[in-house]
Amino acid sequence: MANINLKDLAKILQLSISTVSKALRDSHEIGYATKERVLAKAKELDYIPNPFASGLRRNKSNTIAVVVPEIDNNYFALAIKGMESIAQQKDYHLLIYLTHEDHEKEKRIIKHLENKRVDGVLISIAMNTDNYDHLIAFQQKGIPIILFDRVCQELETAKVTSDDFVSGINATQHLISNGCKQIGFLGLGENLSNIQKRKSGYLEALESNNMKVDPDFIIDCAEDDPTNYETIAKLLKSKNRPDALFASVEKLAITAYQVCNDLNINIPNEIKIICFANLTTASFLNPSLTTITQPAFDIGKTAAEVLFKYLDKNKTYIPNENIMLKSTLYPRASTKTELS
Amino acid sequence: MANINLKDLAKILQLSISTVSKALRDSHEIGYATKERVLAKAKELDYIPNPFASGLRRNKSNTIAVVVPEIDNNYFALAIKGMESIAQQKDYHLLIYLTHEDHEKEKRIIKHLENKRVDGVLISIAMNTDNYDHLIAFQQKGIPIILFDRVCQELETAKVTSDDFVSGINATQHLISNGCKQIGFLGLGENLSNIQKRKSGYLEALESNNMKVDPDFIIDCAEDDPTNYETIAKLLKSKNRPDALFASVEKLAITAYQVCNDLNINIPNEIKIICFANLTTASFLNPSLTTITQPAFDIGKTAAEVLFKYLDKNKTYIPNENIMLKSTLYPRASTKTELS
DNA sequence: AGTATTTACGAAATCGTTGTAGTATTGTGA
DNA sequence: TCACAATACTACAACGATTTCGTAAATACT
Repeated sequence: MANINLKDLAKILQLSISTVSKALRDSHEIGYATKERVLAKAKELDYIPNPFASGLRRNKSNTIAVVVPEIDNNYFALAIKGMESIAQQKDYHLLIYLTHEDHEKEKRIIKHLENKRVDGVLISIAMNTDNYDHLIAFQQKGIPIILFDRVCQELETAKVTSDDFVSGINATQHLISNGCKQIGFLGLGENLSNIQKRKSGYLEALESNNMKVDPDFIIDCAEDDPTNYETIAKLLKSKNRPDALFASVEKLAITAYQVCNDLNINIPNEIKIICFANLTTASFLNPSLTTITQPAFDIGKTAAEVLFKYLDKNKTYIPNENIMLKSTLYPRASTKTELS
Repeated sequence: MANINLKDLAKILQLSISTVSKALRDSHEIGYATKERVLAKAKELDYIPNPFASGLRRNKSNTIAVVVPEIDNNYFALAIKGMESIAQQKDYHLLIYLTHEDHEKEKRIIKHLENKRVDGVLISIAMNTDNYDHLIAFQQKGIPIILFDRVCQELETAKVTSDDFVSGINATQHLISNGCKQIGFLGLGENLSNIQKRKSGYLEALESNNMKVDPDFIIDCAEDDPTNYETIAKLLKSKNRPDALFASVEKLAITAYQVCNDLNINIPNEIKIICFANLTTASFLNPSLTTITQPAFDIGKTAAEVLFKYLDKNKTYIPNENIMLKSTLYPRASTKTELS
C-alpha cells in the first residue's frame, strides 16, 4: 500500500542503503551485477524516491514555477504549454501561480517561492507592478528568474519577448496603407513593457508617415471589461472619432467589437480594427479580425529552454540577454478597404 | 543572501531549535513573550521554512496537482483558474500536468506523483484512456484523487461534472424546435464520459421526438484537426447531408465553421450549428455561435473545494459522490430559423 | 614479495523541520 | 509541608535520501 523506501529496498536486497542509493543513481562505485540486481528489484517493487528527502538533501526541487497574470487567455495558456513541453522533457514539475494583475499578489507569490521550493521561475509581470524590488530580492536568494513577454530592464537576467516595437509599426502601417487617417491606440496599463513597445511602434509609424499624434486617441484601458467598454464607447461616440483602432491586447478588440455592434458602427467600413491576439477563432469572427499573433508557444518554450540552459550547468546567475521572437500579421476582414 | 534556517534563528535568539519551531507554529507550550520575540525576529530576518524539510517530516506537501488533457482551451483554463482560486486561499501550491490526450503520458504522470509529492490530484481523463488501473493504483497509495468533467465510474471518489445528459437533450431539442430534421452529432472519442452523456442526451431527444437515428450522422472525431476537417467535409458533401450539427466540443464547431466556409454552406440557413463551448468570442463569430456553456470556473473551484473538504480533515478516503453543475444554453445566430 | 592502487561496498553525518519525551522551575491543594 | 500539577523550555530522535569518508578485498606495479 504505502510506498517502499530505500531502507526497505536495502533490507530486501541485503545491501546497505548507500549502495542501493548509489546503484540507482548509476554511480561508478557500484559493480555492474549489483546495479542490475538493484534496478530490477526497484522496478519490481515500484520504488519511487521521496521527492522531499531528495530535495532536502540535494537542495534541488526539480520544479519550476510559472507566474502569470491570468490563464484564461490564449496567449498565456499557449506560453504555459510551451514551458510544459520542456519541463516534461527535463522531468521537471511545473507550478502555476496567477497574479490576477495584482502587484501585491505577485509580491506574495514570489515571497512564497523564496525558500528553494523551485529551481527557477518564469514570470510575466502584472499590470500594476511598477516596482521590481521583490524580483531583485528573489534573485538575490540565488534562484534564477526569467522574464517573458512583460519584462523589465531593472532586473538583470534573460528576457524573452516578441518584436513588439516592429509589430507595432507593422500594425499601424497596415492600417495606414489601408487608408486610415485617424488611428486610435488602445493601451493597457502604464508599466507593461510589451504594451509600451507596441505604442512606441504605433507612434513611430505615425511619425514616419507624417501623421500627427492625437493624445485623445491614445487610450489607457483598465483591467476590467465594463470600464473598458465605457471608455471605448465614449471614444467612438465622439464627433471626431477614429477611423481605426489598434488594440494592444485581445480582450480590448473583443470589447471594441461589442461597442461597434451596440453603436451600429460597421467594421471595417466605418472603422478598422487590428489587434494583438492569439485567438483560434479570429478568422471566424464577424468580421474576421486582423491580428498580430505572437508565437506564444515558442516564447514559453524558449523561456524554459533558456532557464534550463543555466539550470543544467548549475548556474544561478543569468546575464542580461534579450531574446526576441517574431510575431506575424494576419490581414483579415476587419481592416479591409472597401475597394479591395 | 542565502536563506536563514531554524538553527540560525535559534542561535540568534538564544533559544533551542524546538522552541523556535514551536513558537512559530503557535504551540501552547511556549510562553507569550517568547512567541512574540520569535515571531518578530523571524519576520525581521525574513525566515521562510524549508518546504522540503517540513514536507519530509510532516509527510505533507501543501501541493495539489491538476492533470488535464490540454491547457490551450478555455474550458480547462477556466477550470484551472477555479482550482487556483481555492489553492491560493488555502495556501497551497498547484502543479500542472498535460496529458495531450495520451493515455501513456497520463499513466507516466500519475506514476510520477505516487510518492507524496502532492496531497491530492484533480484530473480530467485523457481521450484515449480506456483503462483506469493507474488511477486505482494511485488511489491505493493513499492519495486522494478527484475527477472532473471527464470522469469514470470505475474509480470510487468524488466526481464533479456538468449536466451533460440534460444539456445534450436541451441542445438537440433546441435544434428540433428550430426546425431541424436531420441532426448530426460530432463526438470525440469512445471513452469520454462527458461526450457519451451528451450523445445519450442527443439520442434521447431524438427518440422523444420520434425521430429516427441515422448512424451515419453520428461522427466520431479524432484529436487532430485536419482529420476532423476531412471527416466533417465528407459528411457535409454527402447528398443526404444533415441540416444541423451538434458539436460535442468547441474545436469541432470551429472546424465545422471552416468546412462550411470552404464549401459555401450557409449557417444557419443551410445548416445549423450548436456546440459545447466556453469561447469568449462566441457572440462575435460569423454567425454568432449558439453554445452550451459549462460553468468551467465553478467546476474547477468545486472540485478543489471537495478535495480540501477531505484534506482539511486528513481523510484520504473519498466516497463516491456525483456533483453536477448546470450548463447554460445561449441561443445565437447559428441556430436561428429563417422565419424568426 | 611487498607496496600501491583500484574496486566495491558500508557506516555515519547531513539536509531543516517536527514531535516526543524529558527537565527544571514555579504554583497549587490537602 | 509535601506531593502534585502546570508552565516553559530543551535534547534528541525521527523523516528518507545523498554523500563523504573509511575499509576490506582484489589487482597492479616494481
